[in-house]
Amino acid sequence: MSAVNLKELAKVLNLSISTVSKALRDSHEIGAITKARVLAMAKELEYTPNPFASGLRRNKSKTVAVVLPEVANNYFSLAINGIESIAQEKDYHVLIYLTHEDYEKEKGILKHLENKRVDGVLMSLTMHTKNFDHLHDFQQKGIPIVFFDRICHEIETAKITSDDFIGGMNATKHLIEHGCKDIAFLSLGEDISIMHKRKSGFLEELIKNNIQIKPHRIVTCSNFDEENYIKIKELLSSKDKPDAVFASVEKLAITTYNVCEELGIKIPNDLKLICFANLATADLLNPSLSTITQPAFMIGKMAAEIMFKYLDKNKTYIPNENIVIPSTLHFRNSSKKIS
Amino acid sequence: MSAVNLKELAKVLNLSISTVSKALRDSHEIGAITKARVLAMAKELEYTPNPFASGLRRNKSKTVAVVLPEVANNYFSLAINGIESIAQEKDYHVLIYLTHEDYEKEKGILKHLENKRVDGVLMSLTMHTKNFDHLHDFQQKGIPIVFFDRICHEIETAKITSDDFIGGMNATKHLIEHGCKDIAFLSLGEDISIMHKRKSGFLEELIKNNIQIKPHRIVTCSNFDEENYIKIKELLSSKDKPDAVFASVEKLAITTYNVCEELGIKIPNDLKLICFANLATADLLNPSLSTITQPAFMIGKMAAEIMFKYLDKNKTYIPNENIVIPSTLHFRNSSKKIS
DNA sequence: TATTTTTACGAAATCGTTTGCGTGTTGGGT
DNA sequence: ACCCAACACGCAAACGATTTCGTAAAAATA
Repeated sequence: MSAVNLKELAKVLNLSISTVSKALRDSHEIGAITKARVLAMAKELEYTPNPFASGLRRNKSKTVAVVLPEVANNYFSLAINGIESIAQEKDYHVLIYLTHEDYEKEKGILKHLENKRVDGVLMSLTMHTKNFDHLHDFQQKGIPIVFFDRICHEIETAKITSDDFIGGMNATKHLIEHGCKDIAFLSLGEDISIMHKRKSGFLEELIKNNIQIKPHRIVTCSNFDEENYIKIKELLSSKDKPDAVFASVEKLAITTYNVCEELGIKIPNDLKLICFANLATADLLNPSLSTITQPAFMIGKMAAEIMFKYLDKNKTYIPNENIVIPSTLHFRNSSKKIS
Repeated sequence: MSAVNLKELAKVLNLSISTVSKALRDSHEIGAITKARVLAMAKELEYTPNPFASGLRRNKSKTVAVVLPEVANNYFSLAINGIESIAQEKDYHVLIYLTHEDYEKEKGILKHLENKRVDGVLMSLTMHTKNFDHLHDFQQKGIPIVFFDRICHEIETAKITSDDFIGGMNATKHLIEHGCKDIAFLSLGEDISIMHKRKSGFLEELIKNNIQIKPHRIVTCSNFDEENYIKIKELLSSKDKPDAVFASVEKLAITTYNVCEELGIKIPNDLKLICFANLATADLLNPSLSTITQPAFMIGKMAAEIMFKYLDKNKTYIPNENIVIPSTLHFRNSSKKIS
């Protein structure tokens, strides 16, 4: 029923608590024979240290928090997967907190985590996070943060992203090569770092190809599908509609599909479509969706690896570092040249 | 830098530690004026109790673990979402552990959790879990478990599922009504409870319609996509191929799409397809996929609500209870009658 | 042999909170 | 004036593990 603790273990072994504790932590103060006895008995009685007691004493939790906007999203799911795989290997525990793109919730979650419940935080910001005081404050408490995907340049630490600028360029280049001359860019919010990069890549490539930049082709979407639907419908209903859409996140591509369905717009004949996405079903869509795919699992994994590298060294300060992992372009039918 | 603790708070207020502690916990032993003073100062100094200290003392963690096969799966993602929403509301923390359908890993994770790190466990079993000793042992330690989806009948506790039997019947009935006479069922493993239910529903409906049951139409798939691909290809390559496929989980439907693509089988003309799934893109697939959709978010939410209901009452024993939430049939093109 | 060093272990403080119990103070009842 | 509650608060012992320090005994050195 009740878990065996050091005291009982010590009594059974006829040793003191401190000796048993040291033996289990392989201290040099303890003789080899004693150590062996202790280890054997600990295994037999299935002793496991009480995490609260050692957490309290050592001020370590062997736990990290993952704070992100949502989980029902292929990118973040895969990232969690990557994080969890490393955590399990390193014997760390993973707490998960969802912000649902709510800035206030993000602040609240960090406040909750300030009391040393976790050794570190891996996070991806809300689309509305433009003030970073809560992040600064959090770092001041001595708990390291590592950012992935939705990073924050203003905070000094490690940041893992994919090559959003290059990805934005490549996607745009791809569309131009397939005959598009008037491309709309669907952005998500104004404030996310990766959005700036993707958009910059998009614009850069337009300039490189001497294509005029029309400001109204940049459509800023939100977290609400219905709103986005209306905006995209407006975009595509016009006489003067674009000949391609570059969606910056996968749900905007899905909404675009739905709008096209309603308006009777044929992809890729009437409109080409490309998107940053990690959809397992990109191949099977009608038509199949061209994507720039980020190595989400790897990004999560790297974020976790960096975090644990510093935690294992008892370093609470993680120096600034920008790690960029290449994304891959998957050319499918949604951006196919009309034959 | 360092978090303020009770001792400092007490010193500033010129009170004893115990008075401050009791005031914060709203004990009746403390006067109203003192309580107000303490609360105010606590807020000002941003005091938050050390979770390890109180965890150690009270033997509670305000934390639950979610143990499940994978996260990159729409059903489980949505379930996590539901669980997290309730947890955040109730001020609980959520640890996440992935088994990757590995039975040994499932055992190991539970062993790790036995030392009171969590107050309860919400779990969905591995597809290979047929021995339940580890679950029994875990319950013996006094930590409650609530199962969802991949439940375990052998353990007394609350279990939340959707109406898999009815869902299996409805899907089958739907296919039969659309002219199918030779339906193949793609199962996932042999041991999962929900698979039995879905398969039973399938068989029951066949019997009801006087359709002969052919054992080789039940194809048992695994966790490996390549293996499944081969099995399904074999199934559909035969001269004597079925006229419909009922996939029990969404990834098997995706594989079926891929096989059909390779073999040049047209859905729904040559083969009808229906599937238990929570795909956001079911509408957009080519052809759109008919699904039985489970209220995954709600299932996660209910599992969490039940767990917290008992935890809040300090009950470590959760009586047996089977909660079944209805699923919904979404009729789309993959099972359309050929006109 | 006397002295120092090393080895192997134990006693006790500590981490921050919670809580049972003791105690001084007040107010009401007779 | 006396007694007894009720009230408001402090003391100190937990919770279980870690760690500093102290000290026997054994080993090494002089």
